[in-house]
Amino acid sequence: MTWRLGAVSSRRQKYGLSLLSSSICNRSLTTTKTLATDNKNGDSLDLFSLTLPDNVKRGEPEVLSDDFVSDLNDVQREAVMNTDGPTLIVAGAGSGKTRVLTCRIAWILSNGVEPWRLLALTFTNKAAREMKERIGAIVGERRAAPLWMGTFHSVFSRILRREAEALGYTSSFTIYDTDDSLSVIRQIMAGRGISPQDYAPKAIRNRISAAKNSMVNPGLYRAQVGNALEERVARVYEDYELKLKGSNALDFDDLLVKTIELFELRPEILEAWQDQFRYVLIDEYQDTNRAQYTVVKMLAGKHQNICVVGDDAQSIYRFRGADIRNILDFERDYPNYQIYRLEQNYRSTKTILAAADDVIGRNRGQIKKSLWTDNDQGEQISVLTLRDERDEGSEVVRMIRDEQQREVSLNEIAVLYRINSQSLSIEDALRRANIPYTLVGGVAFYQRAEVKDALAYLRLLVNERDDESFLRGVNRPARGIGEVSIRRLRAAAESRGWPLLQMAHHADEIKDLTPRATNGLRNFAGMIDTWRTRLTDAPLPEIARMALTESGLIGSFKDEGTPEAMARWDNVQRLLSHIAEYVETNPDGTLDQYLQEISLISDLDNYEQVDERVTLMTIHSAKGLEFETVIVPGMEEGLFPIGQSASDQEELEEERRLFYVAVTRAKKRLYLTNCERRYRFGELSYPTPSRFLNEIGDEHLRFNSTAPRPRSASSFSSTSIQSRRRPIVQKSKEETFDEWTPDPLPDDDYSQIPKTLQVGSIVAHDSFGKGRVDAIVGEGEKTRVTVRFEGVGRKQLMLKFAKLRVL
DNA sequence: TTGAATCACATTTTT
DNA sequence: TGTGATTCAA
Repeated sequence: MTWRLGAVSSRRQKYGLSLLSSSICNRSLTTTKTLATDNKNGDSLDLFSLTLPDNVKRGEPEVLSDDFVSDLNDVQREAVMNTDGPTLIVAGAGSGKTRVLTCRIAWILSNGVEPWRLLALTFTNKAAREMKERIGAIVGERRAAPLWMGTFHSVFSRILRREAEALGYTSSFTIYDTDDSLSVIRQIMAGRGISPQDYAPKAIRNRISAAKNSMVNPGLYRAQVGNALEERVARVYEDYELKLKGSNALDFDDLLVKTIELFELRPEILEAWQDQFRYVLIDEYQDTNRAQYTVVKMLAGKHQNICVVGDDAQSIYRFRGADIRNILDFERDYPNYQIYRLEQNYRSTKTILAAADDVIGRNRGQIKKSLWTDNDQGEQISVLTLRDERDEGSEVVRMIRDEQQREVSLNEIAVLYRINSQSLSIEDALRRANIPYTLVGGVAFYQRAEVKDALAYLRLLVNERDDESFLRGVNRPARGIGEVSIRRLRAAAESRGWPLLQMAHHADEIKDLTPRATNGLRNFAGMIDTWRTRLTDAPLPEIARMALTESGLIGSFKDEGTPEAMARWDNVQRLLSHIAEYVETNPDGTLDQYLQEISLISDLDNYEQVDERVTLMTIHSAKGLEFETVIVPGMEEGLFPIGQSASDQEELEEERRLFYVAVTRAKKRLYLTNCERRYRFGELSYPTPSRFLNEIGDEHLRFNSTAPRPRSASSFSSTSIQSRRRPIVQKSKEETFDEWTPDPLPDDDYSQIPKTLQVGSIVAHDSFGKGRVDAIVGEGEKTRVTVRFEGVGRKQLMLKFAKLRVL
């Protein structure tokens, strides 16, 4: 099951055709991957017909040895072999967490438990795939294959597929991604006369998503409305739910929420699944949200064999609703739980670990644990200050060259940054230096506009109620059906309670529609119908090709002839070969299955650390990975910690955990760089070095740049903060889970920041009073500062005239 | 209805 | 910067 999946980045398009082809080879969005790992046996696995896996039926001997536990350390072995009852595994970075999870599952299997009785939830599809492979290596592939293993979203979409009718959906439901739901929200707002100027659609979507993640339905939300924004959100939320239901569509959050609803609504269905899953295991538990917590609690409710693995220090998805209480409440929910603490780090040098400990020690609340390692002391961490992004890129290249001198393989080197856009300058430098790299993230293949356009047709085929896809496809390429016609069509559809596609069939019954629009709509609907009838007899790839050709989509790219259009054409072709390969590997695969699976695939899932290439990705994506050498560019206030996060304790702590994750990805060497100036919002800014640099003990750092040491770093220096630091690596293992370290750093410790003006400075103005600096743009005489004044609001001021005093 | 042109805008991280 | 919304002419 090997796939080639590549995408042509829109970003590259500006370089024109000649560069296009060469950089395609250089830049690897094309990675070898296995899609739909669990598909091989997944959907043939029918829970209610009591089919036993093949090897059990045939009485195959179990090729199992107990050897796989002998290499484990004591705690690890305990955690592997005590398989029953609620279990919490607190696993520090690099402590062999995946190994423990893998062995534990293998151990359970070796005790004679059927593989399909295990449910293991991971954070990414990739993690699930890899774990399954590793388990397969121990217990045999046949035995590993029927394991229920995947992300929350993929596992529950499979469950919902089976149980869709109970909720009033069909099993061909469409999964809306964030773009789709945003577009639905925009339409609802337009219909309700809520101006997107006054209320940002994105903000409303985020509110709705947050509500869902904490299991607040529209009714509950309505009941707790407290201000004008929430009132609008409540209205949109209500419509949104109706709209999706009517479209036979679920958004990402629904995959969890509707599963919970299903289990509440139909206890007998819940019980069937509880019976099935005798063991439930969850990886990266610190990043689960309330809905995930709830559904897991339901599923494990009967057998209570629930095992969660996590590290509170690596919780980095608070913005997505991850709730640290899930770890903390574990004890309350399962009083007779067992806890194992994996504290020996096998990954990093003593220096790196100590630096990480310095950083995370600044955070207020954490579960007590102390990582230690037998590894070498290792080298100091390099800190470099560069002039600008271009220099930063060249410096990254130089570092990589150095590493190559030391015979470090390129796939053991990663550049980890805070935001995706930072990859641009790094990519430029690497391309100039001819260093091959893999970029993970950015706009995923399936999110690309042209791919989504193509998919819209296919989605309409399987789900004729999918209005969102209808709207997307109906006038692409242009068929003379403009905004006005669409509005009339929707009005008519609404009054009859029909889906748009059905209404389009009867376009002639709509008054005041132009003949051109009527024809366009009817032709479009007719086209979809024709393709649908072929669905039963023609092979999938053929139908797809037919749809994309007859719709004129492919032709429209060809006609245009621009490099951009060529790239789009290319991507659509890739999609087609992708579908062909899917059918090859899944002979029984249907179109709706295919569509549901791809909607849950991320770019990260395609990534494999094998080719001789440097890896470029966000720190978020890097969770769970490790590299010999890690380079973190952009260590600047405003970028890392990002934006305004420094002003909010909780957000700052999340940024700090994120930095902790970055540091602990490195096995041997860590490089941190910052720039004196950087383009932000198209304007030059002069950020100060990140406070995180100052939070690492000086003894672990080496400032080997030609430029002087960053100013704020030296002004921080050793004295008071240094003396407050916790011991670098604690070895006592006596602490209990409940202990929390006190806040090690009162806020006033940051009063030592130099009294120069910078983002975050508190300033006083003669007429506006006290305020906080939000941004500094421009240079020299033209420097402008944005200040948020207490009780006055945001003001843009010319620094030259403002006479600000830094407090 | 469409496409070009202009303008205002906001910029985190992702299943 | 670069995207998305709005406006305007054809």
